Amino acid sequence: MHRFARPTVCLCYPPKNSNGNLNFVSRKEQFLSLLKDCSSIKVLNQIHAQIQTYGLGRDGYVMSHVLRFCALSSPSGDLEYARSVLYHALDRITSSWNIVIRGYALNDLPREAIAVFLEMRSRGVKPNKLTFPFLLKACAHLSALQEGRQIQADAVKHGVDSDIYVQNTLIHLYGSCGEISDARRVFDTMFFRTLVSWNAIITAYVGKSLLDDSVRLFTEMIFCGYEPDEASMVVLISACSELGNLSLGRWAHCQVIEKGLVINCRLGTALVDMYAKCGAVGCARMIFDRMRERNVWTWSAMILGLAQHGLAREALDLFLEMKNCSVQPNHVTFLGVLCACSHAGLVDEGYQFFHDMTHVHGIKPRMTHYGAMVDILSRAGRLKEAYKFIFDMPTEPDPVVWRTLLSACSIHDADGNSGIREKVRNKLLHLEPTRSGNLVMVANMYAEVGLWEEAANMRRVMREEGQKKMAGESCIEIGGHSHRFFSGDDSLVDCEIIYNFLDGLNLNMMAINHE
DNA sequence: GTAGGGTTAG
Repeated sequence: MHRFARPTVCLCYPPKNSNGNLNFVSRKEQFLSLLKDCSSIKVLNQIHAQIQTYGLGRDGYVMSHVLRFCALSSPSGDLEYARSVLYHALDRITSSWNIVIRGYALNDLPREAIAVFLEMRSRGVKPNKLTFPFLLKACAHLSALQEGRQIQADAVKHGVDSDIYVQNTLIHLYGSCGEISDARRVFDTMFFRTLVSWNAIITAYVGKSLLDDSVRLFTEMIFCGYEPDEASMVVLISACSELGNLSLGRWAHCQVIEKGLVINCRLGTALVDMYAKCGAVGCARMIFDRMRERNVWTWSAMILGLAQHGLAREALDLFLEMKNCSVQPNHVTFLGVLCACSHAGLVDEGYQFFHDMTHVHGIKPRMTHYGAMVDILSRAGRLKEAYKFIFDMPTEPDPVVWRTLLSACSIHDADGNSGIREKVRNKLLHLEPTRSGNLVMVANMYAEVGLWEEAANMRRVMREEGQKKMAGESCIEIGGHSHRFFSGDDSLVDCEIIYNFLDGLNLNMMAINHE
């Protein structure tokens, strides 16, 4: 109540100058200080009404403070209110438009940010160098390449394209859209660069999976005398996790400690993800447990890491713990949860989680979630159910979903499922008639049941299409050295021992299966 | 004339 009372008192008894009139400047200052102390939209409404009464509703400076509160203070801000104030009260003050664009961009409403910019342009308000960074960020968020290019042209038109902030966000935009050559062009033409420029271009390379290049750029950055910060390390570490390069990842972790960088939420999450992806799930857990602040991404990375290592029980326990900590799961969390169900053969639980994801948490399933459900059903050998599940999907299934089921068809006994196998095979070949991986899988399936002519036919299609299946490739790190090897590779040292060991493993698994 | 910006997570 106290907060509500104070502005009213001030407004009723405004200071007066020697003539007994309200001093205009001091009234303005008074409103500014009220706005500074403003605590809620309700109070703001009162102040705003008073501002209008005193004829200051079109004062750019005062109104920019009103808008600042509406658009940028969370969680009590109100962007729609800000937009209506902007559209009705002000028309030509660039900074006010910038604030609202910024508010939308920061609150994950990129479409609205772009809409406000278009409105601004249609009213003939000139943008300045501060208009573009958040606007371009909004485009990056949407991967809106065309709009981004047009906005870049607008920045050029207004002579602000050489601004460092604009250029850095342009790199970010092109990186987010996967346009690495455009990102690089901006980076190369920069007269002056900052650490952020380097971070942005390296991120662009990592996003495009050009991992060796990204590590090279990182080295170049250090060579140029830049001190990597938290953001640089996050990018490098995520490159390591995609490369599966544990020793480089460890080196990066050491650098973080040596440089005394703060392991914030993002950096911690990157480390958890890297250790998990590089097979050191124990290290991932250690980092996770030591983190003081965790968000949904941190929990998700850990849950997915555990699930992918077959530690299904631990993954699901962690999911419960996360909910107990009142952290709202997102689509990645559920991917981890479904992955855990798939590894542990928990079909009913999988269904339940899928249901909860949609109906309790309001998360719209993505193709990867459908894929995970099909994987759960397929691994459990419930092929008919998997087929029905795909059939009932509201969107057109992608080839990955069909491939999951088709490979399950070849693993599980075909009894009673041959009809499904035919259908799935036809669907997949219809969607991707020339993909070598599909043709090989189908050819092998024919061969297994002795349909040699059909198998040969598939191989012929492959030849005619000029396709050669890329050999499966992987790498393993032993004693700090990375060893790359291929499927069926017989050039390895001790290759005979390795293959004998693998055969032994297969026999053991078959024996367990028949117990 | 006043105020205001960028990069980082499966």
